[in-house]
Amino acid sequence: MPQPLPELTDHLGYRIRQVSNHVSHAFARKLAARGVTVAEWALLRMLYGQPPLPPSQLATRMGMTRGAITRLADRLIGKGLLLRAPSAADGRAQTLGLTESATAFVPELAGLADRNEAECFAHLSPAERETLRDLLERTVARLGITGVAVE
Amino acid sequence: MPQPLPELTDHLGYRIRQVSNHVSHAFARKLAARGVTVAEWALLRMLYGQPPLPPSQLATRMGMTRGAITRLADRLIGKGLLLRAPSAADGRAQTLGLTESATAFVPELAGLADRNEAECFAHLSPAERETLRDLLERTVARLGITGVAVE
DNA sequence: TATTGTTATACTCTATAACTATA
DNA sequence: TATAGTTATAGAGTATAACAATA
Repeated sequence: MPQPLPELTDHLGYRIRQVSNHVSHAFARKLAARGVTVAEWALLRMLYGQPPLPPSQLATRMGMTRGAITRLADRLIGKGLLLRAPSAADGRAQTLGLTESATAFVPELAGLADRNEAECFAHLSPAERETLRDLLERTVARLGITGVAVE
Repeated sequence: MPQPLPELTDHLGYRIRQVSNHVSHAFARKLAARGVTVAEWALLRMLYGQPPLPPSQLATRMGMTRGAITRLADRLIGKGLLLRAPSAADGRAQTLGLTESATAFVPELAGLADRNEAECFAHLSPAERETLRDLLERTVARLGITGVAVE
């Protein structure tokens, strides 16, 4: 007969994934109603209030490959939310910047993020939310996590 | 000029996703060295020490569609880790069960899960890990989260 | 020669829906 | 007619690598 094993639910990694998936999917559904994916939101948010950035920098900051940024940018350009322009300084480089309509759109999407956050963590007290934040941020720092975590 | 917005990092949902993605990817890399994906691991673990189950039940327990279970099962059968057999009771139904080699393999994979857990959360004290577990499990319960969270 | 951006390919997951066989 | 399982299609993400243009 097989040896007994620890349950999946014994692992913090499993519990974190359960919560993360639920929160992300709830947010993805809200964004989808506005025709946007989570990755698209992350890129739009990153460019909000910023000068246009080259794909290579966006790839680094978001923890994605340049190829993935190109495809993401293509979709957002198709939606009229992003502009691609050649760099003046470097003939190889391009820059990606928000359109006017995207600049007006991002705060609306930010409101969806706030609402999702409130809905998902309303059952925790302010002190508990701060405890959770502290534990997570220390983990982010200790594991050297960078990037926007889009999946 | 654009209005200021809350930072992405202000949201617990964002921090949880950062940690979850890191932990899951670290685990996925360990599993990949054994030729297995996280979804495949979850299905193997679910069937370990259990009688064979029909795809419909696995879909419900894992929070996946039946179509996804079929494709997952096809891959695992191809790897010699799963057996598909017609149900004796219902002519429409199939059952999926582990092969002998899978039964020997799952504890090895469980060891990878334990090691990943230890590596990712070693910086937290036992009391802190229990606090984190408690906050996460209350969130799972409150949000009505079910399923294995494979993505 | 190295870097930037784009493109191509393959893979894993998602979701919806069509389809076959059986209850 | 409803259910079980399979299959097909399209979408969104991953990764690697090839490629053209420029530094």
